[in-house]
Amino acid sequence: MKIGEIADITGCSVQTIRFYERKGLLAQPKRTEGNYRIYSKETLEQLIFIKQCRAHDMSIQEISYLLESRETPEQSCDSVNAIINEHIEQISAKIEELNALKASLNKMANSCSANRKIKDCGILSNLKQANFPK
Amino acid sequence: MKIGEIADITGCSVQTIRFYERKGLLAQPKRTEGNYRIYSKETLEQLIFIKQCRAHDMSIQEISYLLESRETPEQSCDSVNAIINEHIEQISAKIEELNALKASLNKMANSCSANRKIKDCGILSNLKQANFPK
DNA sequence: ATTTGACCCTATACCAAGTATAGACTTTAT
DNA sequence: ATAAAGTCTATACTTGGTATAGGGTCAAAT
Repeated sequence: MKIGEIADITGCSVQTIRFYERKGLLAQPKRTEGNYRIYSKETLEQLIFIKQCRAHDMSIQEISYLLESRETPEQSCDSVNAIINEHIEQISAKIEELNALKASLNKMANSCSANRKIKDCGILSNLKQANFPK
Repeated sequence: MKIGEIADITGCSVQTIRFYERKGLLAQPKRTEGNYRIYSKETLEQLIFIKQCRAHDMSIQEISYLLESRETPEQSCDSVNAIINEHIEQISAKIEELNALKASLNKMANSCSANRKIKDCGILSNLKQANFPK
């Protein structure tokens, strides 16, 4: 398969696939005589794996580690579980952060009614206030 | 005030302040004879405003717009309200997305119990599955 | 008077995770 | 034979900064 084909199948762009190669997530593929990359079914499956990981917002480093661990199938998968759990923690923290942000923004939005002038805007006056922790 | 002072007061780094200047959020300040930036109380307040906006995850473009609108104090603040409401929408959407991600990751985590081998890992087997929309 | 240290200056490179472009080459279709 | 589509490499750009190199300035201590 050529790069455009696996791009179509996976929904990754051609550039993204070459980018993953540069980042070491995909091995250097064989080339045709005309220097075109040719991919095996295995590489396609690996790209699908990568896409799934990215869809779950894992970093390239995290994905690298997961791909690496697949090469030692007899070892314990505890470290895989650990990565996922840590990742869930990160996402939970981000959700908390965004909820707090949203609450603060909603409060601001409520502090300004329609038909006000810029100089009387409740939102802008809120944003002027320094609230440094300490 | 010199740049280090307003950095200390606001908690922005010196580089970040120069970065905001390059991006047009802060005007080019006066300089001393030795070419040091000197800031007024007004600029300090503007930097505090910017910091508040960034703390609410607004983009530099959004902040630019808010700063601009402050220059026409007699005009309606409808557009300011619109920016904030749109921003709240963006954050809400992100929260939704992360909640869905978290649910999917938790499901994966539950699919793998302790003491398994890599080749039997429930998480890795989940990640192999392509689920393309269409 | 000089030297040390803290601060400041510009310019440039780097980060993540791609995206976009230019300019050339290869393959496919007409 | 030629045009269109696909591919190649290399490079620049995105966001919101951070880090570094290599220099200049300023105040205090020696």
